[in-house]
Amino acid sequence: MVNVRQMKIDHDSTADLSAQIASAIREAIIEGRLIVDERLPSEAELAENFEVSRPTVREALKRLAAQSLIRTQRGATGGAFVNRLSYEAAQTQQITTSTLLLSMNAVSFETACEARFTMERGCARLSASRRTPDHLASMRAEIHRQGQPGLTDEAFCASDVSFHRALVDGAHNPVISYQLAGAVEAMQPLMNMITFTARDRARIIALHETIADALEAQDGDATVAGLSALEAETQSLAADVFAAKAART
Amino acid sequence: MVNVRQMKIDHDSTADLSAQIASAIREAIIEGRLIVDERLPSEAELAENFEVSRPTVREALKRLAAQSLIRTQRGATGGAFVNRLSYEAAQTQQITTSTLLLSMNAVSFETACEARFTMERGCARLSASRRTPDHLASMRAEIHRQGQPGLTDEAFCASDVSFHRALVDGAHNPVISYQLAGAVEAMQPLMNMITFTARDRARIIALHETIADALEAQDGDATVAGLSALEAETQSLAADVFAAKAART
DNA sequence: TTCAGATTTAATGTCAGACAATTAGATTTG
DNA sequence: CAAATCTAATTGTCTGACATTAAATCTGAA
Repeated sequence: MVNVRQMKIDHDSTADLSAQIASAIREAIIEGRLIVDERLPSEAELAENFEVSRPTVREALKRLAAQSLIRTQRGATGGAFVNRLSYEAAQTQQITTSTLLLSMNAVSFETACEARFTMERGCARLSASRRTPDHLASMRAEIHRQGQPGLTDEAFCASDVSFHRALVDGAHNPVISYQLAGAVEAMQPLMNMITFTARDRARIIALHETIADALEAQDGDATVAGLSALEAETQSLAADVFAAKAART
Repeated sequence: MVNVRQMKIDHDSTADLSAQIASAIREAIIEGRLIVDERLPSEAELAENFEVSRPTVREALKRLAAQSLIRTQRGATGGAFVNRLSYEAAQTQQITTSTLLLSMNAVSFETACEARFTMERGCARLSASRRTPDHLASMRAEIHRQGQPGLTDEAFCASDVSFHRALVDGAHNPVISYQLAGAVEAMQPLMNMITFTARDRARIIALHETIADALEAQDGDATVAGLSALEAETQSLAADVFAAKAART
């Protein structure tokens, strides 16, 4: 077992020393040479081992902390510890990454929407067979909220996201929930660009009800069909909005 | 538009100053107040604006760099620039996160496998209708490789991953490819725990051929069926291996 | 003896100032 | 005019110091 104290870096490389150190420790964590909750040597020791100064070591550790790979504690028994990557932290990161990916790469609404519904349909059958009354209740509650007058477009979209997350969580597979969180949440900024008329909302709510009914009846095919209809509705709605915007300019 | 120069942090908070600064800039990027390729103020200016020292600013910038949110350049016209998050960088991060999530949280093979095949089935129909001869060729090539004698288990698994990625890429939706990369790649360490007998490999290769044939025929239903059969095969194989291991101890 | 409080100690967090390395652009020179 | 040189701006790194935190240890009185 290679100890972290035996890791070395290349001082002649043009790459940042802190980046090299971070990579070395990251690899050790990924490969399991450093296990969860294990304490890394102190910053001073790391500095000595890698033959760099403490600030350089600190920059490396901050890089790792930004990826939730380590956590630090102050005080006498403090230090840097290998972090157990929680589903929550992983989801947060995934959502951030997905959101940025979509916003920075001019991903079309069409492409993002297709991706989201494609993956959601994948877990629809699982969700249909496993959903609990709790999930159904969450979905019904969101549907109800969506029908309330005076709801802003943004709140409507947020509720839409909650609805879909409940559907995904119904599959009772945390890995699926984690993977789809990014796909579902990252759509929100794109959805927020759409103005929903009362009639648009009514149609969407009706489709949500169809989907909830299908899940309640544990009918996988109907759930998939409902999602497909919702995708078609969303796509045509977005197409209209973007066409109108293009015409105005 | 709020300039980065007007952002402030709370010096009395117990939280790390560098973490606060990183969050403030991160928010600005996510909300679009800082656009792609925009140059941040120099470290010295940031230090002055946030009323902290340069090392503290640097730690904050390294945190952002670790998330691929910024890149830095040295030299006269250098500095920190908002990074366009590429699909490639996003995928790399997603794979790292997914892999760690699975390995650190004792996610069962069953759960991870189910998640992967569930999402893969989701994009099977798209892939069936859109796959190009290139994708088919890649898949056939991997199938051929898998049949070669003397192949290590690890190489067999790696080829399996390539096969599935080709299938996913066939959907011609970069967002789907990005999302599924994590699910597919993160399975590899788990798959590597399995020893494949010649007979196991033959069965898997046969299923891969079934799937490739279905894609070639652009038959979505058959593709989904093939994936389901492969999932069942994989799950039973893993169950046997783990049962044998449990019995041995 | 036991427990509350003070002290010690070992860490991380932050700062100041300096120098090295790099790079674009301005200046000089052949 | 082009090549070489210089200059300035900026990040990368180092040194050494002090502040802050929190666990462990010591101390003294009930």
